[in-house]
Amino acid sequence: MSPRQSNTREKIVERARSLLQHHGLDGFSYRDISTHLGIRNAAVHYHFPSKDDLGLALVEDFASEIERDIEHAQRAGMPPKDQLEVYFQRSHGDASGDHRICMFGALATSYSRLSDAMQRAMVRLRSGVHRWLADTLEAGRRSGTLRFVGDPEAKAAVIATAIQGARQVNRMSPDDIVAVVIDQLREELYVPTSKE
Amino acid sequence: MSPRQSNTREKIVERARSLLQHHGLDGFSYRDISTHLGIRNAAVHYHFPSKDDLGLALVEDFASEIERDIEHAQRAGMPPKDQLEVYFQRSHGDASGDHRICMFGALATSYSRLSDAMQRAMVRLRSGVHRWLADTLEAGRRSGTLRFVGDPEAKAAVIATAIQGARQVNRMSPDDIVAVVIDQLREELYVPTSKE
DNA sequence: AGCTATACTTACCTATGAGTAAGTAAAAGA
DNA sequence: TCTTTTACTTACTCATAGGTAAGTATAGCT
Repeated sequence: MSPRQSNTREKIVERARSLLQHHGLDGFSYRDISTHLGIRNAAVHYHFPSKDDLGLALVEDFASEIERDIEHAQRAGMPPKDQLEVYFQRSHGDASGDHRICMFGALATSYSRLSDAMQRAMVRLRSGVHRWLADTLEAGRRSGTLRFVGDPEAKAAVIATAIQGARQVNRMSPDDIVAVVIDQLREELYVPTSKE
Repeated sequence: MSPRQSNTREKIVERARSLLQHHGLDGFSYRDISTHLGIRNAAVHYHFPSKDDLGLALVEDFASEIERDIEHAQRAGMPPKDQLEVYFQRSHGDASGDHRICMFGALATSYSRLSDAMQRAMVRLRSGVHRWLADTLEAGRRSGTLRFVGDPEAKAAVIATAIQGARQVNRMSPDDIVAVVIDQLREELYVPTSKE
C-alpha cells in the first residue's frame, strides 16, 4: 500500500536469518521468504538481487549486532565474568528457545562456495568474537574472577567452538546439550566466591 | 567392464561422504557423484534410489566405522588416555588434512528435514559416541590418568562439541583451530607424569 | 501539474535437481 | 544352452531454484 513506510527489507532479513539458522543457506529459497511475507518472489530480488547479496547482508547484519553488543559491554565497564554471562545466556537463549544454530555452524558447509566478500565477512566476524573472548578471559584471570590453564586464545577457542557445536547437536538430543555445556564451562571457569 | 567386480557402490559412498563432509547434504547432487566416477546419473539412483537412501547409507556407514573402532579399542583393553588420543588424532587428521567437517556438523542444518530413519540413526550415533566418551573420561579419572571437575557426561559434551565446532570453523581461520582446541583439551585433561 | 524514484507485481526464462522407465550387455545359475 | 539377475545406460519427466524484463501504483520533489 504505502511503499515508503513498509519495512519489507527488514522483514526479509529477519525471515531469511531465521531460515538460515534453521536450514542453512542451501536449505531455503526466495520462495520460503516471499510466501511467508505475503509478497512476490521478485520483491525479494528487488531488495537483494542475488542470493549472495542476501547472504552478505545477513552476515553483516549479524556482525554489526554482535559488534555493537561487545562495544556496549566494554564501554559500560562490565566485569569480565558478567560479559561472559551475557555471551552464555544469549547463546543458550537462541539455541534452546528457537532451536537456532550458530551462524558459523549454519554457514560452515556452504563456506567454500561463498563469495569472497562473504568469506571475508565471516573470517572478520569470527576473529573479532575470538579476540573479545580471549581478552575477556585474560582480564578475568588477572583480576581473579576466572580461572583456567594455558593460553587465553586457546581457551577462547575451546569455549567458542564448544558452544557452537552444542548449538548444532542440540536438536539431535533429548536433553539440552547447550545448557549442559555452558554449565560445565561455568564450573570450570568461575572462581568460587570466598565462602563456599 | 565386468559388473560383478566393480565396486561402484563403495565408490559412490566414498565420494558422497566426502561431498557431504565438505558441502553438506544440500550442497551436492547426484551429478557431482556420477561425473566424478565417470558413470551416469541413473547408475547412482540404481544403488541409492532416493537421496534419503544415500544419506542413510552414509550415516550408517560412518556409524559402523565408529562403533567398530570403539569396540576394538575397548576389547584391546586400551587405557582411557590412549583411547582419547585415538579420538583426538582421528579428528585432527580428518579436519586438517582433508578439511572435512564432522558428520554431525555437516548434517545439522538439514536435520529437521531428514527422514525419521536418518534422524534416529544420527541420535543413536551421537548418544553412542557420547556414552563412550563419558565412560572413558570417568575410567581415566578413577585410574588417575585424567583429571577434570564435574560430571563425566558434561565434560564429554564439552569435548565432543568443541571438536565438532572446531572442525567447522577451521576453514574460516588462518590457523589450525582444531589443533589449538585439542591441545588445550589435552593440557586441561592430562595429569602430568610423576616427574615434571 | 508533471516528473522521477521507490517499491513493488506479473510474466517470464533457463538451469539444475531428484527421480523414473525402458533398454542392454555381461555374468551366474539351472 | 537358455534364463535370470546384476549393473548399468539412454532418454526422458517434473518440480523448483535463482534470476530477469517490463509494467504499475504511490510518494516525494520541482
